[in-house]
Amino acid sequence: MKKVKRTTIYDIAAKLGITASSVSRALNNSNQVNEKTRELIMKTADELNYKRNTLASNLRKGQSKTIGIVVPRINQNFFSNVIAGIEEATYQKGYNLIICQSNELHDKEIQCVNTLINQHVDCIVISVSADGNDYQHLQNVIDHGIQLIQFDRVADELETLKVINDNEQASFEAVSHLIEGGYKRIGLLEGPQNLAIFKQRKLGYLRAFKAYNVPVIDELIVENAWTKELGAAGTRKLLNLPHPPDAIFASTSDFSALGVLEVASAMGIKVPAELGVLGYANESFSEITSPSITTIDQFSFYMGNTVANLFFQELENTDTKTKPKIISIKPELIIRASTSKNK
Amino acid sequence: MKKVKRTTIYDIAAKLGITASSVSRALNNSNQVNEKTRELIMKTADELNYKRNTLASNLRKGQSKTIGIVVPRINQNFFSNVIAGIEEATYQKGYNLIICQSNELHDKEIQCVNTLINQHVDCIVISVSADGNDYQHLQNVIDHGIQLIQFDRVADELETLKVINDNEQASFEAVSHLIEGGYKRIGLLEGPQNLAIFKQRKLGYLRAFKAYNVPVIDELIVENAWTKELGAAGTRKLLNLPHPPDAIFASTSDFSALGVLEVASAMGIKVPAELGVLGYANESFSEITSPSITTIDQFSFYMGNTVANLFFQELENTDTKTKPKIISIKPELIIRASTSKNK
DNA sequence: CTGTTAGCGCTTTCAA
DNA sequence: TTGAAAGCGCTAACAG
Repeated sequence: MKKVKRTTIYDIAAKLGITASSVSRALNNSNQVNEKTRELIMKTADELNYKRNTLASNLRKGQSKTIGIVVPRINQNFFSNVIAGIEEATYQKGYNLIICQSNELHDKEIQCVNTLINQHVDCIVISVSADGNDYQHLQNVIDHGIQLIQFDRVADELETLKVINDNEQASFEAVSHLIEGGYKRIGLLEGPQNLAIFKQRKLGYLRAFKAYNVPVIDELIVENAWTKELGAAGTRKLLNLPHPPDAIFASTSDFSALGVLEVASAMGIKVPAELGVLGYANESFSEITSPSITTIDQFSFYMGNTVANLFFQELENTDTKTKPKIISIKPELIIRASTSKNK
Repeated sequence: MKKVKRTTIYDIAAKLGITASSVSRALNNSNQVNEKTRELIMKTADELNYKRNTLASNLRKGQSKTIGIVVPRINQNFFSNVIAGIEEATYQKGYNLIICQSNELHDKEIQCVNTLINQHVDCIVISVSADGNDYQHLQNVIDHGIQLIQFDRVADELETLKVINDNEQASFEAVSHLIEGGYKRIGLLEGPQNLAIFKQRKLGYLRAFKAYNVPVIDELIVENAWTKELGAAGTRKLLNLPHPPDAIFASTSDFSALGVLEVASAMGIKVPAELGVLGYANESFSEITSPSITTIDQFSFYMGNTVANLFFQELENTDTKTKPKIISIKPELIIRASTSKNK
């Protein structure tokens, strides 16, 4: 690939015998420029196949019209939907997205954040990785005057804009649904408790028991069961108990619920008659398993939209006194076959 | 968010009573700098929380260490996997990704490409949208001296680097599998024929018939059935024929195969006994439907990796004479329950 | 309405 | 090994 000399505003200016400032003004739709010269400039720019050098422009203006996104995994339904939601709302305002993935590794997350700071992004949107709980790098973002927005998996201790799901309430409603459906011994597959979202889901689980005056059975709670494989292992453990559960809430994801389904099927246990199964995230597959999985929709695309709008709102908001906003999106329980004991 | 004055190399230089050039040299690991001054500079940089301004650096160097990606949809399994594959390979070399989605709209695709040119990206990786077949904007990329790599959905007429799947062969093997499995009347759900990938899949379908000396039945070919809904509609039409097919190859995607499954189930037609079903893309759900769907894996993550490596290879390759490389990845037929007539 | 001028932060040649 | 100086392409304050 050989180096190509690109057309600059100087080339256009030279060709028309005017100065670069006029060209710049015309190109930026300033009204400080004669209508005829503008037309001429536009025409010439087009002829010379001029493309603005955003790098130079941004350097000069001290902003980048770029938003950096850091997620654990790009190719995970929830995250790619959030990103798509952000993209939709920001693109039309002329913003670009730089996307990084942390692979759930704290060190890579730090690297990503630093790269984004270097890039002078206007805003960093992040869902923190499961690994590690030191947030110096995020404090750093703030110190550099970059807007920081956390979503879904947030570091509570950091005072920033946040867009979260009401995990606790969703979880409460899910477990209530199980109890009302006649399930008595409800097991929980929980996620890493250093992530607030999983802690909240557990709290919702516990609150439901209290609300219905049902005692919590500790041995039915399985730690760290947040993949399909770990979910399956946890289920195997639960179902081999002297008093096995009659329902399992896979609070981490539908993948882990899938693990439950597979183990149950292998052990000849009927879902939902003998075992209720409830997942989380409304993955596309959850409606086509057999039986279909009752789950919780997180409105991921909408979440991305919300993040973007929050950013634009704060951009206009000059009042720095106000406390950083926290927007909570209420997830929705989607009832399907896997929890319909009495049908 | 108030403006924060960031530390620059001048701040570091001033504090140490040296010039910015030395600081720059130290920060760039030049060996033209005294070991002691380097250490001092590094230490001070750290103290002042210095972060390089990549914008300025790139402007000066005339490159951006950034790769632009344009895909129809970010939140589609295949594409997000390819992106993840690209990310993995480029991140460790210090490249950033700017990701745009065209939403299958030709106009938005043009906009995306122009934005990326403006950003002075070093390379544009694109899978073209289904809509439109004018490729002036891609020619433009080349004219601006930016490396262009097409993948999966490529514009054949453009001589660029390409990473594609051997769709024709995969399709051929898939249909051969159906024929050998005892299916006689095999229907085809085809995609928009202006996209080469769908044309190739149809060719493979036709070639299989020829290879086995089976006549092609035109009425079993349904145009433009590339979503779940369109796939379902096409299936309804096929199954209501006087001589309905005994197998359907949903060559566009597993989503459309899902549509087939649902219609068959609604009509009480047994899969695979009465109807064989074959999808495309090996979406995560395809192994958990009932019956599980026989499909074709495209190695999307690996495809992303390949794209990235191709870019780096060309970066080193100064020889511009050679024809642009086309790398073809052979997809793999994954045989599952939906085509096992005799079991 | 247009031109002049300075400078965003960095790299790189040339000279010392 | 270090410094001086120029300039990447663009914008914006100021002057005319």
